[in-house]
Amino acid sequence: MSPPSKAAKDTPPRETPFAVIKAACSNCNLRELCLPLGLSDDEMMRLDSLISVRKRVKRGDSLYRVGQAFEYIYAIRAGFFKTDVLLEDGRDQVTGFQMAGELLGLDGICTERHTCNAVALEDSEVCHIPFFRLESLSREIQTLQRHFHKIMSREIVRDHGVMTLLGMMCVEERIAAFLLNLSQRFTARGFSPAEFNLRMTREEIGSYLGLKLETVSRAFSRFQEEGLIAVQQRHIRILDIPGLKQIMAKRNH
Amino acid sequence: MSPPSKAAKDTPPRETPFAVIKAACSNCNLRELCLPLGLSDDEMMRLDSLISVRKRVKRGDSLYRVGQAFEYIYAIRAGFFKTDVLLEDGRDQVTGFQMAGELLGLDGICTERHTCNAVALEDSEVCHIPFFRLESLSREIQTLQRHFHKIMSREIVRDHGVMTLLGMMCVEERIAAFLLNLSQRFTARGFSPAEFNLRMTREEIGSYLGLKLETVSRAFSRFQEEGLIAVQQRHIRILDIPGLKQIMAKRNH
DNA sequence: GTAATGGGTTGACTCAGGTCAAATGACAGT
DNA sequence: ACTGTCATTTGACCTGAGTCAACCCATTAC
Repeated sequence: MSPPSKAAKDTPPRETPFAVIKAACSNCNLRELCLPLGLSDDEMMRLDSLISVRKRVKRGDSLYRVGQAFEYIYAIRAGFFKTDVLLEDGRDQVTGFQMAGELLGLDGICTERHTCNAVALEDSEVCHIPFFRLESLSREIQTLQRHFHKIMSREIVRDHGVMTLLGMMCVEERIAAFLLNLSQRFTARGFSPAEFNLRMTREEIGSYLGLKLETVSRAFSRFQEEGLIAVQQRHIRILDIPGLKQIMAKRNH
Repeated sequence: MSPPSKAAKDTPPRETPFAVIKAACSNCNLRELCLPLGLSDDEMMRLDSLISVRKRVKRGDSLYRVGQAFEYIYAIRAGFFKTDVLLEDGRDQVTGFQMAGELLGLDGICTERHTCNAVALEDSEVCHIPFFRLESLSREIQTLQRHFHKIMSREIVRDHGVMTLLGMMCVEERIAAFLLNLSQRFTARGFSPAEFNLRMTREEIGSYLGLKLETVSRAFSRFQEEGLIAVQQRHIRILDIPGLKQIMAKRNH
């Protein structure tokens, strides 16, 4: 189908290609970001044993859809996703962008059906973690339980951040916050804080930030004029991180 | 201090006053909404034994504040709260309104510090649940573990709903969604779906919905003119629930 | 009673971001 | 290279919600 390491073609490859080696938490270079954080070797092997399925998801394909029965939590091993919810009338809201080391599917726990769609924005690879077996295991491994709770809580806190952004920030602040957030997450994964490729369209960024695509485009252009960033299509170079931070700090009114 | 049952004065009192009877999950009329859902009598007693502290929080007082060390999850036994986050510049975003049977404090798990403020909007009473002991117990009681995970997941899903609201709904839709949500939650607690008192100011509603207080006020007035609701200060009567639902259904553009 | 205070309402005006439209650029398929 | 498609940019204009200001209404303090 698709060439194994195609997904990583436009991201600075600091690690060896993942597709050739046997996938397992214990030799996964994301283990410090992902679910197994803090586990002993033995515990990690027990977690490993849960993860029977690792699957590629091609760009544009859904990992899961609204209404689908909930069974797995998914750990992104490589790639990039968005989650969105659709209103009956066709409008849709992107609720998040997820990258390697992050979990998908937590929304499905409460009703045992997924409540949003998860779509790959580039060819990706995910570990399928059977949720009910994860619960069992986390009854036995305290560290795992604690970390899982932290991940869920972190998601809640992240969501509060998005509410803040949507509820009271102006265009410039939203875009600055968005870029800084991406920068920081890329950094945590060993990539450059200042230079990366956006995986999503202007429209998807707009949907996430509560803006129209034209507004996003204009904000990028303005930031470029002001020397804060250099944009060319999806390639972004952040030239002035403090400058972006300042946009959020100064109360404009 | 404050008279025991003052908090419930403007809510239809379908149950006996709570303050006189010994507070415990097993005789709490909220147990079907709250954490102990689905537990056996024995299990419920074990949960009970964790909850050493039940405290009143007076209207306007904080249950916890940003930065405070995280120790407890709080179950609201009676009353009404808001949670909000403040930006350095003084702006603040209300991230939620919580009522009896709901949990507060989940935001604190990830960093072991609270990341928002929880403020009582009326005299309230909360059960303090030591989180780390709750984790221990939920390693022993599968039902409890499962239900706790569902509650956290539900919070994530709720947050996605708010994002949708903030990201792509117009004023009328936001207000209609807000009223319908309150109505539905009051109903679940045995109160009238159509008539209730708002516990929060127009400004707090506005902050939650990403609107200015004047905009909220105008929307209420418009709904009243259209015969959808009757508002008098904080007293709301919903006259046309299907009408409100339709506002959200019809795509206005 | 009167005054003070803090919500809440309403009107007139403004402007940030949306809408509509046209042009350009990137890229895949042939 | 040629074509079609889809993403992006940019300009001109419009409008929904914000701003500012005045006033009203309840409640509490005196």
